[in-house]
Amino acid sequence: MSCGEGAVQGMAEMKAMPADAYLSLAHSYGHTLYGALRGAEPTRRFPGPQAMDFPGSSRDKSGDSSEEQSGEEEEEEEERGSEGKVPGKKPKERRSLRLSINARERRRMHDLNDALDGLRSVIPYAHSPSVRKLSKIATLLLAKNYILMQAQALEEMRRLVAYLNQGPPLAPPVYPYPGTAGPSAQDKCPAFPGGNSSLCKH
DNA sequence: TAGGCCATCTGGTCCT
DNA sequence: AGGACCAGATGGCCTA
Repeated sequence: MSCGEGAVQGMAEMKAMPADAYLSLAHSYGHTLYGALRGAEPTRRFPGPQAMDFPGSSRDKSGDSSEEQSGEEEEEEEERGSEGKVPGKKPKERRSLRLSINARERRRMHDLNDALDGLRSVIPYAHSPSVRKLSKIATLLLAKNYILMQAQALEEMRRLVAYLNQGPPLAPPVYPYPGTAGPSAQDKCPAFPGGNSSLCKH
């Protein structure tokens, strides 16, 4: 699948990044982010529980609706001896077992997506109705680098406090973000306080 | 039209 | 046995 390749490549690139490269996503995942920040959030099909509970949902058109599978297919399935994991069960029992497994899995994935939404909500990027939400992989990579950036900022703050308390012996703090002269330079883009305005093209 | 992203289904594996 | 987790497969939608 080509779907994962980009992610893997992105991951590899992210690993090689310095800790202050939170915003270097603009390079590794730039096109994704740019696309995300430019385009409006499309109305993604999200059948919700009715995908399983109500066979008429949009998802069912793809033909993979478990509920709509005809009795014929069930019989064929039985003849083929598929789903051999539960050989002692009648086709209908197997079917209903499968459906409940599918529903659980669907619920699990929805929970995962809810968690990702929660993560998105605390990552500083453009939260506006006209901005498409971050992809899953971009969310994770951005979150990781945001954490690293915050840790670095915290460390720098500690150094600053120590410097102010103890005087000259310590070297003056260095701002961790290349190209920024300090807090005053960080207001270029409110969505990305790191100062890299390349992600602020919205 | 190709590629990216996604939701869903499915079978396998591990754990309780 | 049943549930959770995972990865592969599939097909739909959207954008460049």
